[in-house]
Amino acid sequence: MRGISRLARELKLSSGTISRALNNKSGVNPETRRKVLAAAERLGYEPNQAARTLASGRTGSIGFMIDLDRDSVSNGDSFFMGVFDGVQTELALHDLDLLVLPCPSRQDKFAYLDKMISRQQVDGMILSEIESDDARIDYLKEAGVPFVTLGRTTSNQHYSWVDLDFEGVAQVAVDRLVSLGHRRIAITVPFGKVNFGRVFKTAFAERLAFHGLEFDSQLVFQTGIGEEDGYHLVDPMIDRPDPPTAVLLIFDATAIGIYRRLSERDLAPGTDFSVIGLRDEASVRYLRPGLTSFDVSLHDVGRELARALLPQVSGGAPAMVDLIQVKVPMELKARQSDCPVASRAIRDPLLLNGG
Amino acid sequence: MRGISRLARELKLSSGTISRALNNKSGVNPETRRKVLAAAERLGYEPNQAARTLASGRTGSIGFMIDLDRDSVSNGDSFFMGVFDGVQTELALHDLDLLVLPCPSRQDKFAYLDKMISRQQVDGMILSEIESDDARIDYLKEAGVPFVTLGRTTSNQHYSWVDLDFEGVAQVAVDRLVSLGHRRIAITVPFGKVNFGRVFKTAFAERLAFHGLEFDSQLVFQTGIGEEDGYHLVDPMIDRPDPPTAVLLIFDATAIGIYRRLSERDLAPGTDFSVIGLRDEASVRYLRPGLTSFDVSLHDVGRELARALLPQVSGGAPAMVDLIQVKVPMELKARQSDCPVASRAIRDPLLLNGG
DNA sequence: CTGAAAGCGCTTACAG
DNA sequence: CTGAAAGCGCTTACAG
Repeated sequence: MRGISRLARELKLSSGTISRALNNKSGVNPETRRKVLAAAERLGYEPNQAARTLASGRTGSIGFMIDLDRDSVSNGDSFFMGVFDGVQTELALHDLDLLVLPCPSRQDKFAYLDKMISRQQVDGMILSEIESDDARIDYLKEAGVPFVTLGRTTSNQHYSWVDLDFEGVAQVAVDRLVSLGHRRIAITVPFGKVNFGRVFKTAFAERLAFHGLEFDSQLVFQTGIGEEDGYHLVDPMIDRPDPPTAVLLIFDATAIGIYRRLSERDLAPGTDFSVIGLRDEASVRYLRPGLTSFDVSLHDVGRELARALLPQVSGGAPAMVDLIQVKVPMELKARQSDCPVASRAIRDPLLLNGG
Repeated sequence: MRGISRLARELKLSSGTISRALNNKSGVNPETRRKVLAAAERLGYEPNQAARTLASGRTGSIGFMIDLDRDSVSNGDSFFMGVFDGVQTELALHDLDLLVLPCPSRQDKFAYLDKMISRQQVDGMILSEIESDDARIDYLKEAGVPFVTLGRTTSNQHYSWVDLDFEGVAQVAVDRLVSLGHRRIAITVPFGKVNFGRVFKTAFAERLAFHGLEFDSQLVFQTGIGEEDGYHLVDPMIDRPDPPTAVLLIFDATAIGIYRRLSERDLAPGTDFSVIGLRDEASVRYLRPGLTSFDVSLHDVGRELARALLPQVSGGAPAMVDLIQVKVPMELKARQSDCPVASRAIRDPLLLNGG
């Protein structure tokens, strides 16, 4: 005799009453509830999750799908760790657990998701590494499964998502560079199918237009996430007939390689060439000159994800719930890697000291 | 009518036969099995995991617990991603799924584990970030839950674990430095409760003894994982009355700060001071001079974890299964950050060029 | 080789 | 407020 029936025998109550007491249902004598909770505590009772799920149709878990494929991995562990923690903070308030579902690199993402959903392993899903046209979104909508995405597609607007505020970043960064006299600004975007590069590029182009500047697709450079990728960006940029005077990075770690190649070319970042990063990563926090970049609370990103999902999970049918689309703001961290546009002849010594 | 009973009606078979066919049990007419599988495919049948678990007592899932507490997070980079992928590769062969269980930073690790186990969410557990005396291990042994750890405790020997081959690293690194003339070698170990620093230190001390060198506890330095931690290591090391001439790192990213502080002190890594890393991280791969370090296949680490766990899960009682304790070998990647011990007066120009 | 039936441990209308 | 009972969708001895 185990589980609820053990408690029932012990307390001379029916298992129904035990269940109602344990689950905080209304219509239970307070004294009875107290006794049940005390006995559960004393006997170390924990409900069997499988039985609960089978009976109620709810798993009590939210899935967070990540992609282990290195080619599409654009964020290291620490990015997701911060987000997970934020998600948990919010889910815990609703007695929901987070299960991270890592899609193996060799497996098709769609098939993996399909399996998890069909088996009914979770009550809702958080998707990451969203592609420009991501079939998973239509699938989940079709299946009526509550979900929210970390990132947005280009096409589909009718779903809830949370994303970094690329528009805000583009605005602040472009405004800043333009006010420093820059007119030709390069931008880097990721390889692969993930969509945020396109989002960033679009926002960037729009802000250029705001300033009456032309968007030059020649100044868009694809890059990987590593230092060496940054290293190889420099020559194609500065050897152009009409080179840019500044660059916006999509991956901060590329700054290390950019700095190195610039110095090999006898150019100094923050003096001869301006560099602005997108997301303050620990790995470049001690670069000199300090990289002007943007800071975001990963914990907040996680919380927003959970908040966008919860109404779908606990409320009515997903279709009845308002769409929630959130851009998590990013805060400029001005350092010394950007400067007034200047020919190499005119260096302002003040800027070298991080003015 | 859904699930198996739908198939049963469709095929005019009992649900028992459907179940046996689907699960590849013996004693099913091959023709019947073929029909069942075809119908399942056609109707898009996927078994309800909760019902399966409740009936069979098996979840078909393995949990991998990670700690989101930033203080004990000791692997930046994409350490876990690589490991997860390796685990999945092996689990997939046995029709097992991997669920990553992230313990929120504010929650007690033990309580979190207890909850997951009590609810019977997984058939087996992989634990990471093992502490010197980790209560979770005794708990899982007691509970009879199959498990394996990524890392080892100091105390308890009677469980299966997989770890990096710190002994091998210490041996190769010490041998190398000693042959280059070094006699005073520093070592860095992590802050916090995780145990691998102690493992590394012990192996290091033993290899020194092998060479008849004394282990000087003054040359053991605690460090965090970041560049700035490395930066702050340098002064306390080189300002000693009897300073070391080389250091073994526990976190490669600290090398960036070490390089920077050395150069501020007018010392060159790989010339005036030798540095050897532990695990080749992407973030320092383009440091100059190149960091001599060790390479490990994270995929192999994951596979070994799964292999150590599987006999417990599918075989008999955990107690009946042989212990598996694996050190995953690490391969030296010799670069230019270590060199013959030399006073600053005697620099060999060849070494500067990475000889 | 197949079917009928019990049972896994819960939840939840339905009576009382 | 509590109990008796059905049922969630499977698996698995047990008969035949």
